[in-house]
Amino acid sequence: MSGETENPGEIRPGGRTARTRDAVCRSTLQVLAELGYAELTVERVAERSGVHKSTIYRRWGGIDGLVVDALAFAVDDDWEPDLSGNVEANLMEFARMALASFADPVYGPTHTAVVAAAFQSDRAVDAVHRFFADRFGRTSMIITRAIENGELPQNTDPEAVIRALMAPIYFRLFISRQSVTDVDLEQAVQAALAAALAGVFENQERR
Amino acid sequence: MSGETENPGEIRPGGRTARTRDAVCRSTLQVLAELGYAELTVERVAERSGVHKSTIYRRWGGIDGLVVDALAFAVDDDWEPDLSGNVEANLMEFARMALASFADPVYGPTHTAVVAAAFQSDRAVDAVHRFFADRFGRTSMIITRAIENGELPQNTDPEAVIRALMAPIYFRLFISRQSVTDVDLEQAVQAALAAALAGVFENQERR
DNA sequence: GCGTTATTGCAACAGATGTCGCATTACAGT
DNA sequence: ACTGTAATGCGACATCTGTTGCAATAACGC
Repeated sequence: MSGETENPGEIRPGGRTARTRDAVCRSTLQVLAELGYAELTVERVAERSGVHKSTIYRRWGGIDGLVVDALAFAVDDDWEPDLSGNVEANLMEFARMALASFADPVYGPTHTAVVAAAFQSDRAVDAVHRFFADRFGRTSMIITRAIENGELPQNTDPEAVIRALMAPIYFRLFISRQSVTDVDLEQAVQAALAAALAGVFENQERR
Repeated sequence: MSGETENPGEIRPGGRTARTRDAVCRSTLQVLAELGYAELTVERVAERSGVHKSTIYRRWGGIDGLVVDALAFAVDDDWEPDLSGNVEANLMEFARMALASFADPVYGPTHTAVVAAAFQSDRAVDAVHRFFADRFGRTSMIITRAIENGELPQNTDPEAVIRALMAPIYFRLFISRQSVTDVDLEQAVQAALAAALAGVFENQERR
């Protein structure tokens, strides 16, 4: 990490500040993993992290801020999709990975928490919005590659395909609260591909 | 309403009890419509309804109970889908109606609240689960009819098509927090139909 | 090193949230 | 009407949530 010199001269990102953020974010993730979003309170994070309650309120504002920052703290910025197979295989691989990430004891509850927080906090809404823009943006490479290979129609909108793929999975996980099996993943992949092949996701219908 | 005689002799569903439930549910819906889920507190509902705080806690348990009961209170049990057109038209009509219902000043916030409450309450999870089972069950008539008319493959799973149609809409509304336009609805309908026509939603693959 | 000051700790506080025992009300059966 | 009792009202209470003023600490520039 470098580039501490571009600060306006008022903020101090130095050692202590970084340490408290580290402790608070770790504790937040820990509580989410152990007890879940419903049991996440500022006081509990304060106790575990050793950082005082008022400090947390001042810097993070509340639960929503904690969740948002914890996600940013935990997320892997260097992720890129696997492009080693055909579209179908690549999408299926991605879908499996996404589902597995929700089963991860740390990342799963954290992601769930941000989605939950978005129902009550505009900051969380922004965070969710940015998260999906980033993730789906990266993943759309799978579709871009497929178009180049002639596997999908010329001006298919890549992100539309990804959204179509992931929407049913998120829907089952967070809205209708049904379990997601491997069969569901295959069905989602097949459905997204069938729609894409039928030209549903072509952006400019220049027929 | 009739059938008060089948009570086990301990519960009193008579006048007062019904009135308090009525008052509490109405106030809950009113607060949700005016201020939204984030501002929904037991005390506020108590004030507006004139029902005492402790009564609400005893009978409804808390916010989640209020939201669940308010949904049951507000929901239209006699709804049935319009079957006057072809599949595409009927699905589009349904999708438009569903989206419009979220814009409804009372029903929209209420539905949102139940989905939100499901992140923290098992009772809300049950309610959401039942709600979708009911709604999607009814709507699947559109698909059943289409299969009879030969518009869709023989053993297409009706509910799978409905889920495929609605998932992207719910995803945009509640997860990725993007606006939903009429174009999005059309795309969702087209995508679901394309997948169904391709045989993605056939239950027993007896190829 | 040394002073300035952002950051944090501390503690007291107001308000919201949820629980409980007891008094009061009103439904249901006679 | 009269009675037993479920349902509600009432208020006191413990707990949780979030805020604020002030003191202690440690980062940054010199």
